[in-house]
Amino acid sequence: MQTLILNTSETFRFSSCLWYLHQWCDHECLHRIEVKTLKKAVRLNGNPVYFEISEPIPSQLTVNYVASGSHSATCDVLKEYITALFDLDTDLLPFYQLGEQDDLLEPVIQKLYGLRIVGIPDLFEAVCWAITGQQINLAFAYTLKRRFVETFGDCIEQEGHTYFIFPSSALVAQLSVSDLTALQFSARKAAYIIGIAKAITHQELTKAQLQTLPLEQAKERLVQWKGIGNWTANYVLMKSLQMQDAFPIEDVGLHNALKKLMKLPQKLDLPAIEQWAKPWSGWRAYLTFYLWQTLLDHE
DNA sequence: GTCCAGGATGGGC
DNA sequence: GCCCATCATGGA
Repeated sequence: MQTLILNTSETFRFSSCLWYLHQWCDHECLHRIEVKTLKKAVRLNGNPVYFEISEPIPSQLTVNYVASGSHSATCDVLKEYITALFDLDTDLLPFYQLGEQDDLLEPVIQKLYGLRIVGIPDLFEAVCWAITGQQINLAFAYTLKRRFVETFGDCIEQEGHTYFIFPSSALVAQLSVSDLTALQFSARKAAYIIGIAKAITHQELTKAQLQTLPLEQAKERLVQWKGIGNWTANYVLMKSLQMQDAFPIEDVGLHNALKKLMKLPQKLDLPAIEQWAKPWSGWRAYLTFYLWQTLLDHE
């Protein structure tokens, strides 16, 4: 077991991120939380890596990991992965300053202080998850994801627990639609996912390329692929590329959160939401992410 | 039984 | 360009 330390900024709270991860922990098949420690396995540069993240000393994220390969590069790639996972490079101060000027959001932000957009650093995983979740309720989406991961993913054993690794695009590119409809994906989603798997495997769609583009161009690039509409593109840019202004405005969860927060009899329409979110320009991904959390507490 | 879920697409007009 | 049926299942 090797160790990696990541120093975190004043506007980061590991406890808030753990709280977020805990919300869907029962449904999640790609990590486990145990005594304030996040445990997970991923594939980095083709090598399976198991890691545990905790915070024994305030503002020092401690990552213990086991890598199967003997690559010294693992440390750097893992550091990159964790940085994206908790969006560590972003300073939330400007976002919080905007929050102080909004009576509706101010208490929400106070409650969630230090929460980062918990990301899905792997582009293929992020797109698959977004497509899987289209139109269906989240509980069912998690069921589909679990079947997909347990059927086509690799796994590693650690201390008596099995940790699954999200299936590689190369493997999924070889599947047929019926392989996925057998797991109760719709035929359409199955075709979308296999199409994206081929695009990523053939490097026609890469994270590195998207990272060089500004938000609007990255979005245009993404929606060229079947199955990726405006919502999915924004969701992916938000969760996988840490683009702080990505705004999945069509999201029904966002609509419900606003309706609830504003105590409205019915949902706002898209132009109204667009207008309302204008002051948050630059931070609309965080705005969305924080609003989603207001749907989870049953108060 | 009905309606809605963290949407996208292709057809008809 | 807008409107609408379709998808595939589960939970309220």
